[in-house]
Amino acid sequence: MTNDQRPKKRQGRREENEKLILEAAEKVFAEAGFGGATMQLIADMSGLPKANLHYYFPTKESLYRRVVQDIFQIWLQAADVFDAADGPEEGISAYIDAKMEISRRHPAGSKVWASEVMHRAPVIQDYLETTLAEWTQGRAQIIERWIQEGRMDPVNPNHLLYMLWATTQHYADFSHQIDTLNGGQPMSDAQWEEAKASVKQIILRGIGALKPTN
Amino acid sequence: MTNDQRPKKRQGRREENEKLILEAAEKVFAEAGFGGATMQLIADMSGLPKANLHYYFPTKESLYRRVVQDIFQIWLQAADVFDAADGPEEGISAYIDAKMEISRRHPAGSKVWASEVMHRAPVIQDYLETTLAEWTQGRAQIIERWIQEGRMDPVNPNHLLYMLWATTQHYADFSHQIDTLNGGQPMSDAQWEEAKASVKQIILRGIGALKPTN
DNA sequence: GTCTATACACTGATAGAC
DNA sequence: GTCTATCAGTGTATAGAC
Repeated sequence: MTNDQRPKKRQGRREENEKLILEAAEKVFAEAGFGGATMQLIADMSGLPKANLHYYFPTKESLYRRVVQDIFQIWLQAADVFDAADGPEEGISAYIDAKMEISRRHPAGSKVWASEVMHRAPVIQDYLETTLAEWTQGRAQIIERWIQEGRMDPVNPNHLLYMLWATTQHYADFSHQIDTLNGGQPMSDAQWEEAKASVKQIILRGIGALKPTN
Repeated sequence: MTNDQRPKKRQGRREENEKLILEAAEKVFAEAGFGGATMQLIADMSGLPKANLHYYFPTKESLYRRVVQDIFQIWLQAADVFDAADGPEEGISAYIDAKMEISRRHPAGSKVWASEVMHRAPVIQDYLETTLAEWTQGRAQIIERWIQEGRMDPVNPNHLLYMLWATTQHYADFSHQIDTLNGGQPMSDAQWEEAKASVKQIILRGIGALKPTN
């Protein structure tokens, strides 16, 4: 019962501080961009002295790299629902739901990713060329199989994937514009559901994958 | 025939230099973001001394503001084809073509716009609230009329517009990612045509505005 | 109108006490 | 491991010669 706090958190301190820093960094990088973000602002938002940031992450770029990598992992995991599906209606519908949910829950992360790609991917170019390229090719094959099985209309798989990415990520990357056009209010739960339904309806009908229930 | 060059260009010098600066600024702001862009780099790319930039544009922000405003004008003019159309198939098809052509010809401008909106529109918030809001409302009314006339399926007009913006601008904003997935090569003329066709096919069928020719 | 030289502020990163 | 004080470098902006 003395001031022995060594066994209290084991090594949890490092993880805890890193998490605080990463959460603050994601927001600051998203709102100001890499060049506009300052280590001082990230330090203030995370409640730690600026020097501590450099203790956990040697350079600003290393911190940024870690933020982008974490986002990419979340983004890739959303693809699981795609593979597990039985057909295009189920698979693409679930993929849209998953990506829309990410846009809703991680809008800052999506913006950092968009900014990184717009600036010609200076720190994750290798991921684009390897992991993303392989993922895209694999998913394109699934789509082509669905087409050959007559379960959806013939469309270029890559352009369909681009449309899925563009449409779902738009709700995160351009959330400020959407909110402004929504009377300055963030989208409500009902509006998010309507957005999901609209996207799914147009795309699934657009590729002929929707059963003629309606 | 002496060194009298006063009447040679009248006041064209100012316009010419401003154009040089604006073209360079658009590229630099697009590739580095506002915070990452430097007046020195813009000066080097435009071939003018840095001090001259401050002569034509007092501050970095005033130059940036001008770039964003110019982009917004180009972006708005693409809407003319929408209004002049007879119905959804013609109107939306022409709008997609126009916006895809802008993504192809002005990729830097589209990126600057995206970056500005992602950073919560610090310099063009008033445009979003006035001009863009009015434009969106007007176009939504046209879409609703088409729906009531039975010329397309009932869809939420706003979400349809978001999909049109997201899909077409994606080819500019994420061009680096698309090029990487295209084997590191920019899209060819034929690939651009295929992209346009894919987008039009999926969206027009998705809203039930495509005549059953195929 | 144009350009060189420079003032002034800020940022990333680190040294060194605790 | 933590934090204060500080350095070196860079950026915007301007003064003033031409």
